[in-house]
Amino acid sequence: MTRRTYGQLCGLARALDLVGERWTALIVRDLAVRPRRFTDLQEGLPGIGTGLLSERMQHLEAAGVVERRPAPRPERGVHYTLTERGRDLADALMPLARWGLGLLSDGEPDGEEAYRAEWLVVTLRSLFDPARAAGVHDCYVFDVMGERVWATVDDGELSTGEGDPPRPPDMVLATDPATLAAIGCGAVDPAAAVAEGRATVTGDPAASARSLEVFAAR
Amino acid sequence: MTRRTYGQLCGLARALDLVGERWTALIVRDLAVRPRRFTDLQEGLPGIGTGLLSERMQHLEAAGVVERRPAPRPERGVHYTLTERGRDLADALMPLARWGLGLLSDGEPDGEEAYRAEWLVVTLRSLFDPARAAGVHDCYVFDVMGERVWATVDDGELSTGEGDPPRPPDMVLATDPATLAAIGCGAVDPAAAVAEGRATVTGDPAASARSLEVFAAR
DNA sequence: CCGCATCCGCGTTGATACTG
DNA sequence: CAGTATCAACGCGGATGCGG
Repeated sequence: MTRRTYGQLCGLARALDLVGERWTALIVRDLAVRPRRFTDLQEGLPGIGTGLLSERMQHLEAAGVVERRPAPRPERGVHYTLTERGRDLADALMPLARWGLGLLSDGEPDGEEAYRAEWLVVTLRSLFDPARAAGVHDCYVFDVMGERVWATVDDGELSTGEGDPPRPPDMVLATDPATLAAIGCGAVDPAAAVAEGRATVTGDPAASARSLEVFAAR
Repeated sequence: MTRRTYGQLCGLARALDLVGERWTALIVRDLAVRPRRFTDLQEGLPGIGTGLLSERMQHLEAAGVVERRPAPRPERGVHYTLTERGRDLADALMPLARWGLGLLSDGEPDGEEAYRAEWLVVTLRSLFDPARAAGVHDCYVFDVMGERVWATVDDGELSTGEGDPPRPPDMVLATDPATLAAIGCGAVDPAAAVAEGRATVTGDPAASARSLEVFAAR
């Protein structure tokens, strides 16, 4: 009955009271990419039970992190979206996401991990350094086995999305999930991946060099 | 037997595979303040069972986040310390700690929450903005019902600790936990708290003004 | 179908007792 | 002090069912 909390007057403990339970932070991650309906979330979170997802969404809504809205015109049902507080939370999770990239190269548990190109949106946001993007105006496209994600950088402002980029790309990087993860966490240099035939880079070489600066794995 | 993971090739999911379980992030928080022995951790985490704490420490050690060391000279036993990777993790948790401050004013669950002055060290780190600290050279002391925490700011560099400050303080703020939490999350202005008799501020008024800039609740 | 509530078996957790 | 052993209680995963 009584929801379990740490009961400590500390920002981190209080944050974890809300997002520390299983699945909750990943729900916020998925909603940070775009609004989704219940079944979209369920599909992106394999293993979560419907009852648990329902309960998590109620807590997040009660905490003012997500909002339920009727889905736009042609569709039916409900869309869950992040509130401003929810977007702040998603931003606060980015450093943790970036830290976790360093663990990805530690060795994949048992070969088969799920992959979705949309997670790349989160990765790009977590790697983006506005200070290094001053004066940069580029559009990058990442093609992961046919699924495409784009990022535009305009002077410290980052926009990301899935599918067709809003303007012609200055660089297109095509590769597989594992190689992209290795590049993202700094374990593999893109040039080396290209040399090994595990990736292809097209477009302006200067732009691809800038992309490494702007999304620095450090 | 098989440790439960999300099985997703995503930095956030991988990070949560390690620190997403109950207590783990709070263990890292406590070790970020100073090295501790097993029973220190247990005392600061009321409710955790010894078996669970033991298992968590083994996982953190296996992941290269903490190190076991024999305790220094006069003492016996073991000290747990953060490795460099562990300190990076602690840094990555600071934005989440800061976000959680905003929840503290939402209403305390049921009156009685635990409080420890050392958590203030974490709060100060999470609020610190190096960019706003350029040119600032101050020493602040926070007195929470007799327990004292200090912070020195020197041109973008923050040091924190418990007990006596390394140099004479430029400002001393004395108050109770609840009021300090309210100030930290920006819900209460320090001047207002002083006017209400819930806090006292001594020292250089200019320094106390700077402290609000440097530890901006934004 | 979509959103959700309910139920059940099992893994995880909390608390205590015990050991080197 | 630093854990291991044990067991009850709770949270989670999966299946089923029900109204819109």
